[in-house]
Amino acid sequence: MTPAELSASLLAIVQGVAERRIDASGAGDVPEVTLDDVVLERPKNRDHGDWASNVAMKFAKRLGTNPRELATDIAGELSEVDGVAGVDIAGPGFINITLDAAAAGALAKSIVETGASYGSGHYYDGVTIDLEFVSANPTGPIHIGGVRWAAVGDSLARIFQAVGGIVTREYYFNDHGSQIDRFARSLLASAFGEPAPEDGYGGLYISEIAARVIETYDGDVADLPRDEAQELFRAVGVEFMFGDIKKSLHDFGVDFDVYFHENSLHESKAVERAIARLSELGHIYEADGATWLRTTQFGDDRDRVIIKSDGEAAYIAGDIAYYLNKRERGFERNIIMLGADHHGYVGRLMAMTAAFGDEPGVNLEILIGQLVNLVRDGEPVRMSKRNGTVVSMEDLVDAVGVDAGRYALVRYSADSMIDIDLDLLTRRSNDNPVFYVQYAHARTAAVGRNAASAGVDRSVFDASLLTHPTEASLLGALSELPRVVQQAAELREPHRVARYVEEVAGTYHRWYDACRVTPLGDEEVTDVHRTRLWLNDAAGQVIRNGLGLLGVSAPDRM
RNA sequence: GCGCCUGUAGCUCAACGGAUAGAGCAUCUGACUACGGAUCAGAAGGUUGGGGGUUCGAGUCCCUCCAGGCGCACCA
Repeated sequence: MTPAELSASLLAIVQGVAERRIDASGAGDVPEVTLDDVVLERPKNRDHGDWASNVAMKFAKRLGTNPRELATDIAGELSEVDGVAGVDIAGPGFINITLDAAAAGALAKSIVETGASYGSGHYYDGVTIDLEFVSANPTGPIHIGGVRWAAVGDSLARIFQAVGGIVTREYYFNDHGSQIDRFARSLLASAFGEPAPEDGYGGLYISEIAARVIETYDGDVADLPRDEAQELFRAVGVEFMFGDIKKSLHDFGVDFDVYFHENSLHESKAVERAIARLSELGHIYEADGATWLRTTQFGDDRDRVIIKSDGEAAYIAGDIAYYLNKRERGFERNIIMLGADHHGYVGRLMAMTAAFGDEPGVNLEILIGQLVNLVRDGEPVRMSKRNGTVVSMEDLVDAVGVDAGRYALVRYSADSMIDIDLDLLTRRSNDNPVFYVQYAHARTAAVGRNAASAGVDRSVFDASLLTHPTEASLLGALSELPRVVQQAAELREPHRVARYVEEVAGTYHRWYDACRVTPLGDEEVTDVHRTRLWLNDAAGQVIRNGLGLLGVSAPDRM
């Protein structure tokens, strides 16, 4: 008896009860009851049974009765369903359902047999999704702020894939505007031993990259005219920066399918074409020597310049062309993850989407995440690329490793600011719950090894033997993975998976404490041991699958 | 001034509109001749920033006020 089967039974019963009540009273139409209305919840308090439904409270009014009376009708039929051990009505009209041990326990075998795909679903079956994240300018290493999007975005991509989405991870390189010029001039200055330009970048990485550029050049850079030298540093230096960024992302477990260069939009005339398209649609006008997009027509608080009066494209021109390019590549959903310091763009980008005749929020969706504060000794640390006081992705990984780093970043709602205290991290303290979860997984593996050497195998599975309270609660927790994954996908909230996996780990530890898989001393190996091994392996599978969605490893030993 | 996010236990944070608001850390008390103690059992800790409203039911939705963060360019 899976939760889905139980829901289906409940749905049929509620529909029947509703029809009979309407027939009897002869008044009104039978309300439509859907699967969404009979979603089962797992009660926080286990005394309330294995599953609970609030359906009676939802429909009592429409059926001209009160919740408890309606619940009584439903409960009567529900208790006849195979595998249901008991049905209670509680509080204002909750229907609490207890399954018999065999029906609840069957899940353990099912999880083991489903394996790595347990938890996946069909919410986005076949939907093409472009997920753009990080997209840090290639003028320096990815700093700690960008790392949050690397962790959250990659997890979200994995979650979308788990529910059937066809996901492209995309990184937008802003390699067109004046920041790149500043970067090139900074490299040049460093190479010639000059101080960093007033509006440029400093820091060790600049001189390192400058040195690498010089190495690649066949000759003496000092002999080049200054503009040619700057172009050399621009072209080659940016390539090195790209390479470094890709490598540190890869080392963090994040690999993009597409690295898109803003420059290509300008070189390929995509920008002109996008503007022409908007012009055909009647949303472009000229004023004060500039070209404008009438975004106010679509809810923006002011119109936006897309070609400046000096003839240069404004930044948003690239965004417009880029969006059109993604649509032409066939993505139904385009999601962009941005830091809170960019949330002011949401209005204009949504207006742009509408101007193309698309649906904001569907064809284009922008996820805003709050910023990461770097803290040292409780004091905020100000980072500046200019001064080179940047804490990078590598610094984080060096301090805590990929698993702990990713987990710490993905465990919190993106809506909340997080502080990262480097001193705390470098102390490698155990307050990161990732170790708790990983330890639980390692423990399932250890139990498996011990079982093998004790002669316990999975040759027998008798779910009715899983009668201990901790087994009911572990089974209940394990049953939730598919729901949690779908919810994480719907709400774009990977942190739900992290919290869930912590709950499973805790439930597993408590079960381990109470129930042995291998016999003690001279005891015989029984079917209880064999059946528990299934449950143990199911728990390991669930933790492994959950951590996998977060890009965190599930070690067999620690 | 306008907009977005946040405000929950001492600290860091959870909570599909559901039942007695939960975890971890920190504090206190217990459990190893028991599959790994990176564990488990228990105690203590709350006017969910304040005030209204919506409904069977509000930390969650609406209004308002307060506090903090971030943003309001022909910069990128």
